Amino acid sequence: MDARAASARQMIAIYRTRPEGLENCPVRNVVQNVFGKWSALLLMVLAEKPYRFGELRRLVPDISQRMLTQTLRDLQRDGYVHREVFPTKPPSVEYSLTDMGRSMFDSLQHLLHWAENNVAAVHAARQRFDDAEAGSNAT
Amino acid sequence: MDARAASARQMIAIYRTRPEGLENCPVRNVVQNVFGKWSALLLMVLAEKPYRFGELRRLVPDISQRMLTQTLRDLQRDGYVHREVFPTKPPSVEYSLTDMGRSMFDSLQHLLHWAENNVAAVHAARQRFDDAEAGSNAT
DNA sequence: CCGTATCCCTAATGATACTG
DNA sequence: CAGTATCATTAGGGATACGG
Repeated sequence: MDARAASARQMIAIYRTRPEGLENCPVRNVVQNVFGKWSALLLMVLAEKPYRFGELRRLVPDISQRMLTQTLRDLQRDGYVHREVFPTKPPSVEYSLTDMGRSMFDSLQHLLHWAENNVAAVHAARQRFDDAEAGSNAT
Repeated sequence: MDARAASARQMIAIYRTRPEGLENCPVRNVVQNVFGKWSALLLMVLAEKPYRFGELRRLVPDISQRMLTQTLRDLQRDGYVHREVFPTKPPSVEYSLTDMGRSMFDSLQHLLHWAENNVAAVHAARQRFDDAEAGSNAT
C-alpha cells in the first residue's frame, strides 16, 4: 500500500512535473497504443504463435479487414510485431511477436489474467451501480 | 516461452470458443474500460491517495470537467473507485480506490512500469518504422 | 464546489469494392 | 491471399454555460 502509493506518486510525477511531460507521458505514448479496440486481442493471439493474415482474421472473426491491417501495422510500428512476407504465389504474410513484444506482453498478461479472474466481480459491480442508479431515479 | 503460449491459448480459447464468447470476453468487458484516454491516468493518481474532484482536475490539468466526471463515474460503476460525498457547504466529494480497484491496479502496474522503462525503445521503433516507410516511398 | 446539459467537431470503426 | 481506397456512421471528446 505504501509501495503502491510511492510507485504511483513517482509515475504521476513524471507526468505532471512539466508541461511537455503531458506529451511524453509513458501512459499516453506507450500504453495507449496497447489499449486500442483490437490491440490486446491480437497480441494475445500472436503470443500463442505466429499467424498469417488470413488466420488472424478467422481467429478474431468480428474484426474488419481494415482494422486488422491497421492494428497490425500500429503494433509493428511500435516494435511489438514482426511482419514477414513470403514471396509465394499468391504471397503469404506472417506476423509474430518481437522480443520487445513478448517483453511487453508479459507485463500486460498480469492485467489480462486479473480480468479473466474478475469478470464476474466487475459485472456484479456494474449491476449494483445500475440498480442503485435506477432506484434513485425512481420516484 | 511455452508458459506464455499456453496461457495465451487458454485466454483466446475463452474468447473464440463460442459466439457469445465474443461479448463475454474479459478483454473487452473489463480491460477495455481501463484503457480509456484518462482511466489509467486517474487510477494512477488515486493509487497515491484519495483526492477531491477539484484536486484531480488540477493534477490532470488537461482533462475537461466533462471527461473527469464521466471517467470517474465509469470507474466507479466497474467497482474500482469509491465516491464519498461530504455534506459540507459547498459540498465536497472524495474519490478513492476500492479494494477491487487496488487489486486491479496492482496488475495494471506491471504494464505501466514496462511503459516507463521502455518509452525510449518504443519511440526508437517508431522512428525506424517511419524512416523505412519514407525510404520505400521515395523514388 | 461539483456536476449536468448542450452543441459541435474530430477521430475511430465498419462496409464495401477494388488491386498486386 | 494480403492489402488499399472510399464512403458513411458513430463514438469520443472538448468548450461552454447553467444548476444544486
